[in-house]
Amino acid sequence: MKLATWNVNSLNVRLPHVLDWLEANRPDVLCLQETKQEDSKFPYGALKEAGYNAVHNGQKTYNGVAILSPHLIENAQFDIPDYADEQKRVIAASINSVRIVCVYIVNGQAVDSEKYAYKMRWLNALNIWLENELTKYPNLALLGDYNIAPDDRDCHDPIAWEGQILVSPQEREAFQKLLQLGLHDSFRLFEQPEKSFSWWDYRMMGFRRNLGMRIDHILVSNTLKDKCQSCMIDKAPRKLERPSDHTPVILELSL
DNA sequence: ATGGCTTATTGTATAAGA
Repeated sequence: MKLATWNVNSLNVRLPHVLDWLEANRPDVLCLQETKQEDSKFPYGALKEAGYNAVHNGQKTYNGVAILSPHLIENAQFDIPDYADEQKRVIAASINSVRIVCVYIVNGQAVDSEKYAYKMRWLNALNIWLENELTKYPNLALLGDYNIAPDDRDCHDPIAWEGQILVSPQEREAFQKLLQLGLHDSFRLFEQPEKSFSWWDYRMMGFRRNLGMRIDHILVSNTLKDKCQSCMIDKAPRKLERPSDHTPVILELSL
């Protein structure tokens, strides 16, 4: 079973890339973030023609998450229950007896901003919810754009970035608290190239100079950990014309 | 010397992303 996540930075713009990528990679699950469209604009038809079912939790202009699969998508859940949030950042569903949780975690803008405070509150709500979800669904994978680089090696210049969003101690602590629920960073279960990143700034030739961050992750529960076969970042879509600033992460499971 | 992008909006500048 092949699971993947990709922040597409507008599905309206990136649909051709997504369709090409689905055809080339045929994942069993693709989680999307930043669809940036209302559900009425979501391309269910084009995806269906490509052999993919989809569930979408979207809104105009910002945020928006989706789960795509050629298999039956069951028991879809929208948003974090009991956490009031206008922003569409969560969708979850069961596919082939794996609970798929797709998240677009808050960016946070700057550590002294209200958006950062919202990010920390949001991460706390996610943690509380997932603790309960893991008891309900032991086979669980948490895929998405976390907007957290968990370790210095996940940042191209940890000294320049020290204390800033994506790498601040509080954010990294929140990431560790997710691991403490019994989740595992599938990417780090395997030998990886140095300076592996999943996002590069559009500016300053970030991609060409590999000035990136690893902020897109696939965490897996204890029961799925032993089933992990490989995890890799696919840089190919970042090289296309008009790319998303993020690129897909792919996990292969023996399921 | 460097090098300042991309998206959406009822827009022709601004906000947000990371």
